[in-house]
This record gives sequence, C-alpha cells and structure tokens, in this order.
Amino acid sequence: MKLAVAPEQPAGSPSQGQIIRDELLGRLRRGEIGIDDRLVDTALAAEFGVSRMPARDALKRLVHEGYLEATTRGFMLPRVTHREILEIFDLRRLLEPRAVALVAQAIEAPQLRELENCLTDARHATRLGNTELLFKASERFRNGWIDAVPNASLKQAIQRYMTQVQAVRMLTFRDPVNHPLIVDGNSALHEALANRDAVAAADHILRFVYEGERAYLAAVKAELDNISRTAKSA
Amino acid sequence: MKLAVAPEQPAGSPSQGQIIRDELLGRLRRGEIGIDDRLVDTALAAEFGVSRMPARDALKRLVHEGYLEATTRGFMLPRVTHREILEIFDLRRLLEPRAVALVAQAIEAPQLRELENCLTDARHATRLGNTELLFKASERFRNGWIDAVPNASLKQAIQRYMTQVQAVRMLTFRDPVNHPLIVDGNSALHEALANRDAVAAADHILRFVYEGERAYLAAVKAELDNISRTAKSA
DNA sequence: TTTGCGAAAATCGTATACGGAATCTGTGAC
DNA sequence: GTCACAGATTCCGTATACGATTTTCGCAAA
Repeated sequence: MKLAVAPEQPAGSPSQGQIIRDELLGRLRRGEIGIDDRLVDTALAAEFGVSRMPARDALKRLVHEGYLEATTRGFMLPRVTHREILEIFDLRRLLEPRAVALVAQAIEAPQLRELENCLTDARHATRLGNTELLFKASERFRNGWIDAVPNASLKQAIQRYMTQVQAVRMLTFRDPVNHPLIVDGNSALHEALANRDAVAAADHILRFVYEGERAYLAAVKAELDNISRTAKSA
Repeated sequence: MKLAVAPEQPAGSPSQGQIIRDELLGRLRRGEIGIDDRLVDTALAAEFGVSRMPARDALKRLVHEGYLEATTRGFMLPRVTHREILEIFDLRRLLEPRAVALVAQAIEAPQLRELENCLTDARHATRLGNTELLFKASERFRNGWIDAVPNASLKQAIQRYMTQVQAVRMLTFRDPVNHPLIVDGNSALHEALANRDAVAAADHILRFVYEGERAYLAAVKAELDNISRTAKSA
C-alpha cells in the first residue's frame, strides 16, 4: 500500500484535479457525455489513476461552473427547464452579437481556416444526411468562434450556458428541416467573419439565435403533439 | 480519536463546506477580510470545528467564484487586472440595461421599498460624509435590484462578476467627488423602476455603468500619478 | 404480474495522515 | 550591520478510510 505518493507539481503545472476537470470539460464540449450518463468520482479516479479527491474536486468545480449537476447518485448534465431555455435564448441575444462582432475584428487566419473546415464538414454531413456528423461539425464551429472571443469575461459568460445550448441543439437537430438552416447560418457568419464585417456578423448571429429559438419551440410543440397522440391511442 | 463522525444532512440541509463558504462570503461582503489577510484551511477548520476538507472546499469554491485567490501561502483577496476590469465594464453594458428593464416590468412593492430604504441610507451617509456607510448602502441597492431580475440565467451571469465590481467600487468610492454621482444614479434608477419605466431604467443603468468606468479610470490615473510622485521624491 | 419490503450496493461527505514545495527564521561569516 | 544558507515551519495537494443516506435489487406475498 502506498501513501500520499504524488504531489510533485514541477512549477506552475496544474493539479490533478485541474487536469481531470479540463479533460472532462473537453468531453462535455465534444458532446461525449450524454444526457443520462452518470459521472462518479471513484470511476474517474480509477480512470485517471488518482484518488477520489482530485476527481471530486473536478466534478464539484464543473457543477459550480454550471456544466454538471450533482445528484444523490453521481454527477449528470443539468436538466434544463423550458423556462430556463427561453431565458438562455434571451441571454444569447444579448451576448453573442457583441461577441461575434469582437471576433470579426480580432480573428486570425488559422482560426478562420478551422471554421471553414467545420463548414466543409457540415455541408458534407448534410449531403449525406448524417445528423450525427452535422451536429459535431456545427458544435466545432460554435466552439471555434467562441474560442476567438477576445473579451475573456464575455467568453466565459457565453461558455457557462454551453451545455444547455447543446441540449437544445440536440433537440432541434432531430428535424432534418433545420439542417440547411444551420449550415446557411454558419456560412453567413463565417463569411462575415472572413470579411471582418462586425456588423454583418452580429446581425447574422442574432438572426441565427432567433431561428434557433423558433426551431426549438417547433420541436417542443412536435414533442407535445406526439405525446398527446400516444396518450390518445393508448 | 474519532473517525468520520459527522455526515448527517437531515434533508436539503447544506453541507459543512457550504455553511463555511456562506459564512466566509458574508465576511467578504461585509469587508471583514482585508487585502493582506491570509485564509488558511486549518485555521478555518479549527474555527468551525470540522476537518480541513470542508474548509478547503469552501475556500476553493470561493476561489472559483472569483472572491479569493489561491497563493502558495493561504488564500487571499484576488488582484484583478486592469484589462479584466475593462472587460467587465463591457459585459455590464450588455447585460445590465436589459436586466433592469426586466426588473422594471416585474418588481413588486416590498422590493421597491427595500431599494428606497437603501437610497435613504445612502443619502444619509453622503450627508455625514461616511464613505463606509455609503458603500454598504450602495451595495445593498445593487444587490436589491439584481435579486429582482426575473430571468434567472441573466441574474446569475450578472452575479458572477459581483466581486470584481465590488473591488472596483471600493476604489472609486475613495474619491468623495463620486459620492453624489452614485446617489443620483441610484435615485434615477429607483425612480424609473418605481414608474415601471423599462426604457428609462435601461438608460439610467447604462449611463451609470459608463460613469462608473470613467470614475474607475480616473481613480487608476490618480493612483499612478501618486506612485510616480512618491518614486520621484524617493 | 404486480407490489411490498428488507438487504445489498453505490455514492457522497467528511476525517485523518503524509509528502513536497514555498516561505520564514536563526545562526554564522564577512 | 548585512548577507547567505540550512533547518524549521507552514500550508497545499493528495491518499485512504469510514459512516450515513439513497437507490437498486431480489425475493416473497397478493
């Protein structure tokens, strides 16, 4: 049995808890953690070869950041209410136009290329009718421009509701009718960013958010209709 | 020697870490923790009669919330960078006008009365020239209207940068020239809220934030002048 | 087949212990 | 008196252990 083996932080290097937290956040960003996956400290500890404490630190931190929710049985993606989703659309309309405007002024060539790659992937996925792929590409596109936001506080504020946005996207992506809208919206945004046109970028994202809200409401309505139909037939 | 004595959380009751965190936050809010006080987990653990773990939890959480900063020798009040402060002013201009507009539409009589009480206190403090008291009243005023924001996500986004705002206020309050501006700004906002005038409320807060930024920049300039003068005389 | 209930498992919060790094302090040399 | 350096101190991160609570599961009864 070994006791307290592993502090060693050779200089400014992050703690284990930090490392785990960053890795988990990456998985969340890439949508690798599903709506009913349960994250448990012991399992993470085993995976990363450390004790429960750093794993717990990482989980609690992610909870605090709003990316996860603590339950009596592990940590999960937060359950978002309809009301909260509408609130977040409101917040997005406040923050994201300004954010992309700043991005338009500050973005550099490699980041633009990365966005373009995402677009290519998205168009390809649409042609194939591959929802999964389109979702991933669109996710990468979004993370790409958010990463380029030069105002760190604003960027952070946007990232806080990332998982909620993800959950909503998951819902709206189900209906293929939305796929070309998404590709078109991203294309328009990309073009504005490439032209360094801050005004156009802000306009496009604002329209995109409104479009997203409309698609979300439609999806919810479809869901409800579906439920009531099922209930009737039963 | 006792081992693991005290889980017992009879239902929804907060954990020890949460209790300690709340108490520390209260002390921070009341300004009971100075710029070079060092908070140490073992000391807190002893004070609250628990082990280091809940105390550490509380400290780390406060660090994450931006209220404290971890150093190699305890936890202290954070040093906020100039750049970060400017970023937050930008963020405030995006969020707070909308927030007070929503408040104007939703605020109820008791909350309005509370805001009025704060204003009375603030005016009183200004007459006495009591900066401390004015600071507290102005803080309560701000917390009062933020509490009334009906969009919970927006409210949370605003609360995230509360301590940074507090630090900046601390700086600008030093110059008495700003005192009447603060009282006037709050009065104007209160009046707009009382009249349920969302547009006026948004305008007032926007002006107030700009005014705050100007005062902050002036305070920084004064500080710099002061330093260079001291350096010259030495 | 469904329901009720007790035992088992899972998981959290917390306690205590240890190693290492940063900081402080005391002592001797110049 | 000042400086350098080694030992002591402080404090953090992490490991491991334990009790309590909640959830799950199996099994028997209706």
